[in-house]
Amino acid sequence: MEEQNKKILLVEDDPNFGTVLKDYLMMNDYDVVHAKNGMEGFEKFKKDDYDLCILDVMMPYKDGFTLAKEIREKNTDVPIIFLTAKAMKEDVLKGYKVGADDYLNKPFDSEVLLMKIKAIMQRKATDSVADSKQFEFKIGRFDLNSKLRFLKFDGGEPTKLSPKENELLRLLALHENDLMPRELALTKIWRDDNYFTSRSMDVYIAKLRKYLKPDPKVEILNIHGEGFRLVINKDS
Amino acid sequence: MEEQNKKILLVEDDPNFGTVLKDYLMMNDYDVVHAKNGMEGFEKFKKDDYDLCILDVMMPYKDGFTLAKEIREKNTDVPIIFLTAKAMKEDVLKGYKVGADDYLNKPFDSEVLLMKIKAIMQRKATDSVADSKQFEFKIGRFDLNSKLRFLKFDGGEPTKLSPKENELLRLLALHENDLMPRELALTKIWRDDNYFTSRSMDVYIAKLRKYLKPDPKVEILNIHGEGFRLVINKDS
DNA sequence: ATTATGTTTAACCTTACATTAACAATCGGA
DNA sequence: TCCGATTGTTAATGTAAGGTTAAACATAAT
Repeated sequence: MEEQNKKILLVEDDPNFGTVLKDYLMMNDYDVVHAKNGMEGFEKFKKDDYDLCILDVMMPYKDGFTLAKEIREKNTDVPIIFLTAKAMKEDVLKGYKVGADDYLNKPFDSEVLLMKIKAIMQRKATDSVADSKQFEFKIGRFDLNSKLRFLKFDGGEPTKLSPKENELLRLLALHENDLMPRELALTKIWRDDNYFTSRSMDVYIAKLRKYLKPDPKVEILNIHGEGFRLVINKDS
Repeated sequence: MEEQNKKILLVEDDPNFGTVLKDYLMMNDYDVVHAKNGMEGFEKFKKDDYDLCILDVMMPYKDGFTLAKEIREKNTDVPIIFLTAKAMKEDVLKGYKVGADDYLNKPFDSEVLLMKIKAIMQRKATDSVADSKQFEFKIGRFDLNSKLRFLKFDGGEPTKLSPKENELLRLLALHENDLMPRELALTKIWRDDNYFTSRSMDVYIAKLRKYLKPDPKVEILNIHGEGFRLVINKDS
């Protein structure tokens, strides 16, 4: 279902070659953003998070090395691959000095590029879970572990939650005692907002209410036409 | 503290070239062990821990790829650089499939090699500390020795583990009680992530569960669509 | 070559999930 | 108060993921 594709920033000034390469990468399940020069490349880089940058070395206005240096200033970790027409030693060294992860001389075989990309992504696979998002919530007498997707009542046996149940409860918990707009859940979790996803969400609300029944102080209230509210009653 | 030099295993059958390269690397503060063929290379590899392997592809008796595969069975993490005379695409692809970190065509510039080595070492240095050198684990009533690939129950007779069984259990143990993402195991151990490797992994999970059956407190739980979790129940 | 060992592929079955449908209950404005 | 829109709830369905076993395949050891 929602296996997120890896995002690649491709900076290449030759429009023909750039387009072909972009299409080829997209055919291989990468999300590709194509910038036509160094300036544009840096703008695009600042606007989004990428898993990999592929930079042409020789470009007008701003060459690949300069761009790489700017990218490195903002992010020390993104892998960078350089593309270059000439196989000049100085260039290669300069590239590595800037923190390149790999180097390819044009013309190169596209399959080789694919393999290099794969190899680099694999290396990076390790430190993927750096996100220090919030994964644990206390909801009345419940404990929600949103990373392991389970809900515990009074520290007893954990109940497993499905991905959607988990995400929805997490969103509600993030807005505890406050309005969690329908639209928010639909766009964040269902990535679409229509009649059916909306009904689907209602089904999940029903499921969550069932899970939360053991603690009468915890309830999910509806705000007609607006959304839902996870309330935890403090009164005795 | 004393800064320990990085250790490199160089496997190269051409004695002249090999010696020159070795000296050059040593001049640049690496400890180099030079093996003259694949057989010898593997022997030396088993006897010591290396930070990097540089393998010639074409060698008598045992070529670089075969050697790399054997090395990978013992250690999934050491970076490997291949040296090859011909720039054949098939070779390059084969190399990456075995888990190469980089590739160099002879004749190459020694400075370029140095840069590549530096870049690779740097990458490894920044890699997550989670999978640092840790080879012995206590898993409930089991002892896993991941270096020697065996599993002991209650200190009894050790059961031998195959390389894949071993790596998988080790990864699970490293993430004890926590999520071990599917993707992580697939990229780290199988070096590829597709339907079949994924099914293969499931088969290994089944095997591990069988091994771990003797201790009912130890289980491998699945988190649908995410991965697995090795839990060790502490309750009495 | 034959055997032992390790790994992948195939097959079949079970479970987990998400969506959709159907119908009841409720809300809120005309 | 009535009616359409929204929400509550349960069940049915279809699909994807995972569990398990055995056969096929590959490779190393003998």
